[in-house]
Amino acid sequence: MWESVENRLRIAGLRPTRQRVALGRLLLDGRDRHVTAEALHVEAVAASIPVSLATVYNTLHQFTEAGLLREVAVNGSKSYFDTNVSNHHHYYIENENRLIDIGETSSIRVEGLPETPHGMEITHVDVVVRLRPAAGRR
Amino acid sequence: MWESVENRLRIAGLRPTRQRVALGRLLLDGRDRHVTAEALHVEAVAASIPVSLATVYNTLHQFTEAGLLREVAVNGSKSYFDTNVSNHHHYYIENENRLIDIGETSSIRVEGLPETPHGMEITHVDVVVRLRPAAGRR
DNA sequence: ATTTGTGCAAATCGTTTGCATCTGA
DNA sequence: TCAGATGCAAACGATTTGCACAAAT
Repeated sequence: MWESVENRLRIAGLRPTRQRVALGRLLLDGRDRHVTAEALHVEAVAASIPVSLATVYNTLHQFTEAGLLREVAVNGSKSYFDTNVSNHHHYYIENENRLIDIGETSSIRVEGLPETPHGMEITHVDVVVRLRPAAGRR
Repeated sequence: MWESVENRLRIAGLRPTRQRVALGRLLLDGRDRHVTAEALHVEAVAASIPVSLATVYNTLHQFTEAGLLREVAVNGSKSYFDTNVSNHHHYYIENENRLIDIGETSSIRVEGLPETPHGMEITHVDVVVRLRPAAGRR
């Protein structure tokens, strides 16, 4: 049923090198995750995958271009990469800089989109629901 | 009908200094704009308002905290400040890094939001419709 | 053998900060 | 007067890049 990581990379036009395969095994196992380059690098090194931060960045972008990941922008500083490539939206926990999927199963949807402007097409509609601890606690 | 920029700053608890007033005049004239710190700095200098980039950053953040501006995160790198503080959403033109308001008049709305998690409250729901030139052109 | 990927360190980009100097109330 | 604001340059964090070396086809 499932292609090996090697084959998925090949199909995506990426040579299955050691580090790509290793990172792919961490990311493309079907779990829904949101990683930063930094965090993935730490994780890889901890898993005895010798890889440089620069290569992690390269790999994340290559995977994203290949449609294996999706990049999510929530705050001006760091970038998050989402292993869930299907249509879904996010909660963003402001005080802890954390991103959570709003499952596809949720009935969330955007209604009443106006006409798309002149010669443009929609690549994606991002919905981010920003959350903070309720009331008292701040 | 309209408060002067000076008074709006005073009301917001900000001392109406030269540069705040000058930047306020550029930003708070009722036009809907999306500026980056860099762009605003260039604009200010061009308008013979001697102000440093650091002060532009400070001012943008102070205005944002005071509710005079809203910060919009669309891509991992730079921050945009929106002079339209009311409830509305955005188009983001990917290939030219440009942000456009989807007017409040549009019937856009988000339906079927799931229960907000445990002890959290929504600060804001951001909708970004990402656009690129249609079909052929790329 | 040739092409493509990788690691490292240096470079870049946007943004923030420390601190001496100014300025508005 | 003097708390608060500003300017500058240096510091910073995240990301990118240049180039010599290594690995995949």
